Amino acid sequence: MPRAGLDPETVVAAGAALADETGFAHLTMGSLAQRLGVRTPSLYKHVAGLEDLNRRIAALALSQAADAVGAAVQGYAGRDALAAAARAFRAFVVEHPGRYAATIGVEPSGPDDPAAAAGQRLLGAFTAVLRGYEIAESDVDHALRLLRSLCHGFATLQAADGFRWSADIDESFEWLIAFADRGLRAM
Amino acid sequence: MPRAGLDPETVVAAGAALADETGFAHLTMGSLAQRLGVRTPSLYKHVAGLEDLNRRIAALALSQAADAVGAAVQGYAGRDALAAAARAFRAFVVEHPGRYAATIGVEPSGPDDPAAAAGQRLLGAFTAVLRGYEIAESDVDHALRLLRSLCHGFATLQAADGFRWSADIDESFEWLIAFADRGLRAM
DNA sequence: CAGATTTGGCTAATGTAATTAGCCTAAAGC
DNA sequence: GCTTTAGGCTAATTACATTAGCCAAATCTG
Repeated sequence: MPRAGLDPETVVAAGAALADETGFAHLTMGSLAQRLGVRTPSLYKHVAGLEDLNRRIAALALSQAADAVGAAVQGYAGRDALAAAARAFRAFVVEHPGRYAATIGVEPSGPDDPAAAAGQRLLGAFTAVLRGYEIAESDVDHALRLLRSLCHGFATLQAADGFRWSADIDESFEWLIAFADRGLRAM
Repeated sequence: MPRAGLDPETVVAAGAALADETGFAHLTMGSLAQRLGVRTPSLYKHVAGLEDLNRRIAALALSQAADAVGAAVQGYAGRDALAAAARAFRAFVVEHPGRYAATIGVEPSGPDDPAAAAGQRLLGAFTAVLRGYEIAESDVDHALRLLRSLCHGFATLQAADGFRWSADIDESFEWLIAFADRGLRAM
């Protein structure tokens, strides 16, 4: 039997891709093994189990989201940075709904959890956006939570098809960006 | 063997309670049957299966959330109404994390889906809040989506323990309410 | 290069949970 | 009381996750 040449990175990447295609809820060890041309138990040589796989996919997603937001923000400040960050984040979630879903509900296992570190990086990208606004030191945490809630809420509701009524979604999102910008400016 | 006297409402209510206590992910047909003092297959006389149970729990949660928000808003307008609605919504999610989690990811099966109707009622409660602000007709949908994203995002992030860093969460939430009020007022 | 070791596949077996089939009796209606 | 229906039950099937233990391919070492 020839080796398939798998390693944890390959397995996690394939799992993330499969989750994006078929939905996070439908990601099983069996379906992932099949996609990789391997029998189910073989996956356990690379990940500790389904929960470990989920955690790793979440870490990958957060890391990629942080990269996307960080890159989008480069060279911008103030409203432009905010808009770029928000759009990049939403685009990421819309393009990778499965892996983003994996990030909901993961609680970091320990202080050295890669998912937690990736989450911090994502947070850092948003913190950079806030530097373009005149926000009191004591308000930065609140503003960060606000931005995160806003982006997360909109993205997940859209991903879950939670917006079913009239008006155009893209327009709503631009409206949301304008709203946040106005609010942050008027501190 | 004496009858247990179950009906769909009892089963769904017990399921919602169990989800709140042990987490939505741990809700199984088996654990629910045990709590009701009945064997697993008996539940199928009242609900069509796990997916149907989830959908019904989601409908219950949305309906209760709509009641809570609607009641909280009574007699208030403007900022007071906004604060009351937001606090009531968050309180509901914090007190009933399991059943609220059931609402994430349910897609309405048809036009007569009770979950969709309950969702509309919840939306209506927030729409009432917006009437206290001077918002152009064309912006109401956008503002509604904003409020929903904000509340949903904050509540789910908190429920998932997504806020792990410094500053006080209640304070952040009040800050968020003030932010939204300011933004809506300045239309 | 031969032999030893580690690595990454595999089959087989176990445990848990959802679901279906089919039985059997308590409750409700006549 | 007799019939019907509704709501329990046991038993069986299926789908997954997971573990145990085998075996060959890579890799390392002398």
